[in-house]
Amino acid sequence: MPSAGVATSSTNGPETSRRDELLAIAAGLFAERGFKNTTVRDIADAAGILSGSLYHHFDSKESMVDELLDTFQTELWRSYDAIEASDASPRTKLEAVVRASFEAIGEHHSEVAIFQSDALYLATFERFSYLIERNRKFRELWTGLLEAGVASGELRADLDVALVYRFLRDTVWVAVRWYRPGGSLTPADVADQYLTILLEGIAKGSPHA
Amino acid sequence: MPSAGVATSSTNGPETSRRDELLAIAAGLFAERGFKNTTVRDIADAAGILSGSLYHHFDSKESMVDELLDTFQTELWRSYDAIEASDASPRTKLEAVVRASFEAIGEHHSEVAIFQSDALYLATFERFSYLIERNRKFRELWTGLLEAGVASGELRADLDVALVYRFLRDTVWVAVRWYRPGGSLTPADVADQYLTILLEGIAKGSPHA
DNA sequence: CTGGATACCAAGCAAGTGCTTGGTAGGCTA
DNA sequence: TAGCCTACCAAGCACTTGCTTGGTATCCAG
Repeated sequence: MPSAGVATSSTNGPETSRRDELLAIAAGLFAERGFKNTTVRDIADAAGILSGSLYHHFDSKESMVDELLDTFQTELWRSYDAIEASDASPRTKLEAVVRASFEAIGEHHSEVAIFQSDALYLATFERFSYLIERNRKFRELWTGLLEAGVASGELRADLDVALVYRFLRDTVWVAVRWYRPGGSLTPADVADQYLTILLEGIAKGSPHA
Repeated sequence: MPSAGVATSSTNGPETSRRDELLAIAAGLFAERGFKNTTVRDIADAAGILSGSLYHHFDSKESMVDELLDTFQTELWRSYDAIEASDASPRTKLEAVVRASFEAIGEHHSEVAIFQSDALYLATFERFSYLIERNRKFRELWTGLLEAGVASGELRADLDVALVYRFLRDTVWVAVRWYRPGGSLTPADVADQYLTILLEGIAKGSPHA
C-alpha cells in the first residue's frame, strides 16, 4: 500500500514534510532522466543525504514512483469524472477534457513526464497494473466523446475515430516535453491554441470538403 | 568513425553480413526498452552468442547506436534536401516533408523510436553532438516552410508559428509509438489522414474564423 | 530524566553493468 | 600444409546498482 498517505506523524511540522520534499526531488529527477536512469544515490545527493537514508522514508525506489503516479492519476480522474458527468455537449466536454489535461501538465509537470516516458516500462510489473486499467478508461472516455460528437453532428463524420484519438492524445500529452511551467504561456493559452488548430480541422463544415 | 560502412570483407556472403544482423537485433532492443536499459548481454542473448563476442564486431555499445542513428539521419536528410530544393509551393513542400517523415517511421521504425526516446540523453555526450545540429536544421526547415506558407497565403496568418511547429513535429514523430509496420495502414495512409486533420485546421479560409 | 519517535550516517553486500583478455574451431588462399 | 581471417567462447575485472544493517544525535512528551 504505497499510496496510503497516512505515513507521517499527525502533528506535522512546517507545512510540507521532509518526506514530501524528498518525493518532489525524486519526481524532478525521474521526469528529467527517466525512472531507471535515476539512481537512489542521485536522489539522495540532490537532497543532501546518503542513499541509505532514503530508506527511512520509503520502502523502495519503486514505491516512490508508485506514490507519485497513483496520486497524480487519482487527482486527474477527479477532473475527468466531473466533466463526464456534466450535461454539456460532446464537443464542449472534449474541449474541457483537453483543457483539464493541459492544466495537469502545468500543475503536475513531473508526474506527467514520468507517466509519458516510463508508464510502458512500469506497467510490465504487476504492482503497476493499475496503469493499464487507467489507460483503458482513458481511451474509452476520449473515443466515446469523439463518437458522440460525430453522432451529434458537431464533429466531421469522415473521420477514423481510432486514429483521431491517437492524434489527439499524443499532441496533448507530448507537450510535456517542451512546456515549462512558469513561462509566458499558461496551460490555458496552450490549450486554446491547440484546440483552435485541432477543432477547425475536425469540426464539421470544413471549406475543403 | 562508426559509420564508415566498409568494415566487412569485400567478398560478402549471403546479402546481409553477420554484423548487420547484430546491428538490427540491437536496434530492435534499443527501440523497445531504450538504450540505457538494454544491456550488451540482452543483445548477445537475442543473437544467440555471448556478450564478449559482440566486441569482435563493434567497439562499444555506444558505437552501435551511433552507427544506427547516423545512417538513419543521413538517409532522412537525403529526402528532406530533395524536397527543399524542389520548386513546389511551401504548402506542397510541407506535405511532402510530412509524408517523407511517415515513410521514415515505416522503413526505419527502430531508428526513429531510438531517436525519439534516447536522443536527448545521447546528445549529452560529445560524440553525439551531431544530433543537436540535425535538430536545429530540422526546426529551421519546418518553421521556414510554415512561415513561407503564411507569406504565400496558403496558411492562416493568425498562427503562432513556433507553437504550430511543435504541434506538427510532435504529432508526426510520436506516431512511432503506436504505428506498427506491416499492419493494415501504410505510412502513406497515416500521412493522408494526419495531413487532412492538420491542414483543414491550419489552412486559410476556416469557417470558424 | 527517561523513553520513544524522527532523521540521518557509515559501511557494505549481492547482483548486475560494460568491456577485456586469452584462447579455439573452421574456412579460405597461396 | 602453412598462414591468416572470421566468428565465437570462457572467464573475469572494475565498477555501479538497489537495498540492508547497526548505530547516533536530536527532539519532545510524561
